[in-house]
Amino acid sequence: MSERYNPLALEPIWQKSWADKGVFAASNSSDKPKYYALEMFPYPSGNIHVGHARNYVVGDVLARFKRSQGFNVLHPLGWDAFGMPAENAAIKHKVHPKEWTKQNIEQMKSDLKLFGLSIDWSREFATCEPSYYKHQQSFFIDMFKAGLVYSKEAHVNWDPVDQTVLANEQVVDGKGWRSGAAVERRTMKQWFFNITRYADDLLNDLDKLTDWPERVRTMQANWIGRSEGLKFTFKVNNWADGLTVYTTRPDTIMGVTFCSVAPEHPLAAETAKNDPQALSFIKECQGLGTSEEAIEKADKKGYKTPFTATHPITGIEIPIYIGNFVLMGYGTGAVMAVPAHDERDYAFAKKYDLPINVVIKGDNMPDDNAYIGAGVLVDSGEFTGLDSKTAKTKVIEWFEANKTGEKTVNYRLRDWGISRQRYWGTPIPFINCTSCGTVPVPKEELPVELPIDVEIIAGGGNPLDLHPTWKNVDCPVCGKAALRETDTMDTFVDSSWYFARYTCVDSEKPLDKAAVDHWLPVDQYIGGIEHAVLHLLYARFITKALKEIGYVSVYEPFKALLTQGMVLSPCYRTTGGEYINPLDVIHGDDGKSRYKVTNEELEVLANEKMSKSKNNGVPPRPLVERYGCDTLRLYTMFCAPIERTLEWSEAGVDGAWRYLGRVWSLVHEAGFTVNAEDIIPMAGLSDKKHKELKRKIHKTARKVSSDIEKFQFNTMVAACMELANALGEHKDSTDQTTQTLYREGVVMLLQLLNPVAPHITEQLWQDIGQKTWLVETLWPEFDMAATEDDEITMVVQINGKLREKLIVSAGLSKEDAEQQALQAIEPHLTGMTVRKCIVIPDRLVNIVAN
RNA sequence: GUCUGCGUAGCCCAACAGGUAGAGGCAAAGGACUUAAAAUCCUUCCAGUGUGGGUUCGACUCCCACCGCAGACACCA
Repeated sequence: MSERYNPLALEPIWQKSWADKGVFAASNSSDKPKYYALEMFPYPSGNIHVGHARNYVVGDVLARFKRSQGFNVLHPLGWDAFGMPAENAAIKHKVHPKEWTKQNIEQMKSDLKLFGLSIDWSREFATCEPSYYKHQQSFFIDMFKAGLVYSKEAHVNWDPVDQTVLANEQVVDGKGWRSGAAVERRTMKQWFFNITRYADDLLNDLDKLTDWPERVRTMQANWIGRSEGLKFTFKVNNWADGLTVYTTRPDTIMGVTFCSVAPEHPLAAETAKNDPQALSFIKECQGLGTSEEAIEKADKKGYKTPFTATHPITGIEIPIYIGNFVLMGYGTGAVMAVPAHDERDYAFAKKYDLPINVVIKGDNMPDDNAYIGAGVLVDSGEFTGLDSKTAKTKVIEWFEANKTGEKTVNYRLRDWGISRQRYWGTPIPFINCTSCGTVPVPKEELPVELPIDVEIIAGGGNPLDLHPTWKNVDCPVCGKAALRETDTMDTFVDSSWYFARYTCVDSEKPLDKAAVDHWLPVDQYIGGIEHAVLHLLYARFITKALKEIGYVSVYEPFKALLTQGMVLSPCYRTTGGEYINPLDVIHGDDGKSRYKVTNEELEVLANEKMSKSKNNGVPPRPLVERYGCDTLRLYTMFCAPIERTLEWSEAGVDGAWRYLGRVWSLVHEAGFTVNAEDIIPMAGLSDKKHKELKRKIHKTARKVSSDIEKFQFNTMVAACMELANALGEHKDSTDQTTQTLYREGVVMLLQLLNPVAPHITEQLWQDIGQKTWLVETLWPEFDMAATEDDEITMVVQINGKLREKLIVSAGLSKEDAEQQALQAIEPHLTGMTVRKCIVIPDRLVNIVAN
């Protein structure tokens, strides 16, 4: 190898060598302990930027580290390849989604391969392949048979841009999570996963996920939104069904002065039948997007219905309103209103001049608002005098005794609607027959394959439905003409079990039990916080469902979760408003930034998440072609703690490059070969300098090992930098012992740095004459004896202020330390009385005196 | 509005379990090498930890209040 560090020459060679030897292939039958490292499923969007890369580099560092620790590591990668963008591209560029997806996968794969990732590519698949979705259809039918899948007419969130239904989780601020269009409310037939059946499991099992970030668990718990309360039914005049409400505050029952129902509630519809004004009020509520509501959130509006409800305890007649703030999707879509103890009801009562009856007395009662805290009941008949907590129980008991209500557990979580009226997704394997109803496709006929000859027209509706022949089929039960289901599955279904399929990509069945049981759960899952609810909740649910129908044995898919921070980059804009990519910007000495092409001065905007719209995504390829991927990997790991955002800086990349250059010269300027037995134990060293160097080596090994385990990659790299700096001082030493230690240090450094910078360390490993490959070499043990100091700097403080530093031998007794400190510090103590001495062994002595 | 995380040198970041505020990097300045530049190497500079209290012998670290930034949730009855 040449004298100069030339990553461009050596990186491809090693990548090919590793691939040819198959060193990253995971074995399903190995005596070694297993370790499953996985980064979140990538959507193949084509070109990647360094922000995407952070995710895969972290995973790769862990995978390589664990491999070197002797684990049988599974580290696969594949493609979440169904979804809307392919159809949008079909409309825009007249290219078939299949073709577009294939090209994107190729592009992205080649970009990712630049990073030298230790991926087992033999397990690669894309979800758009029939050989994948066939199995999904298969267990979908199993889930149907187990009652975990059903279809029904339902209120749905309709995205008018993507022309499809969205799940509740996929509506953000009243807008589609991908299109950003305000969703509309529609009623249509929908396929659902019965996720609420597992609501309690999904909630309770969060406690067992101790290696997940606390905030992700909190977000999921909030999303599931379990609450306990009372459900009961008001008698309503001229309405036989009565009005069923749910409340978490049964203790406020005697303060109810009216009721509110959602605009979609049947009682509202009944009101609107003969009342055009009511109808227009309901229309107004539905037209209002949630986001607009957020702006006018203070504006509670209502419409008084002709119905009245009878208070179940007092018998008093109270009015029923249609309220724009009542949600049909939560509870029963109707609420008992207690203005004195609920802020919304209070605002509403003020506006419509309704009575406000205080029934709870607490501390700090507000003058002009509801008191929502707990307290003691007043004016509450037989419940007067009870505290809120007792009253809740007593009131529920009252209703249960009178058979008019019951204690109820309610969830915010709704069943997961998975029907999508789109082409590029997994076909739902069912057939609608006029005489037999909805019947599953026989398993031997799977997969129900997508037709290739479809027309995809902007806003043109469901391409599968519009296909001339695809949906025509004979009913598998009665043989008469029937129609295929033309909805496809939400692509979140595809990504809810892919991690299990990686364990057995060739299996004829959806999953091979032995393989899945061997590998699951994923030991370390790595991805962005943006999936805290959506993907992670769905995947947890599908895992529980797969367990129920016998495909897996685990109840949770991901043992540990690491959420890495976003990568930010400055945005540059021309006066014309065009965004310029950071790679095309030249930074002048005058501190100004100019566009490389036109030399135009650019406006520099704040750091933002790398995105297409801001054109601030830094593509890795030009950087890899300049620095090599090890430099990029090193920088990415070093620049910031992994959970925090990383501000991309090309100057920082330069620093990483320089460091690797120094590591290179540690080997090539010293010019040596290694003798493995050439290690002097600590006990064999007497010279202070030698001991220090030995100590540095083993302290670094200790720190790097523990830092990786704790995901502190930035400090781990810093420790390697320190070691390299320390070794650098001895590069030209002629002292025999120093040279031996130097060699030990270099060997250690290469091993420690290997997970982060695998190519350069592998090459240098060869260059120093090792017979093995570093990628197949076990992680180094550190010598505990060599990490212990024999001398330490003891600090002497007076009243907490630093006065003196003493070099003393380690392990001094408290008495000796105190004595030495007092002696050394005597001049400072003239005229003072020593009150107390605090001794922290091997650290400091603090003398309290006055 | 609620919850979470973060505020340390010009910048990115360290600091074990409360015990010397500085490990590492970037930038800057000076120097070496060079015909020169780049690259490389050496040296140097810089803060008292967002603000105000409290606990303690001792607080970046723990507690309380506030300010700022980021993210999540936001009429869930």
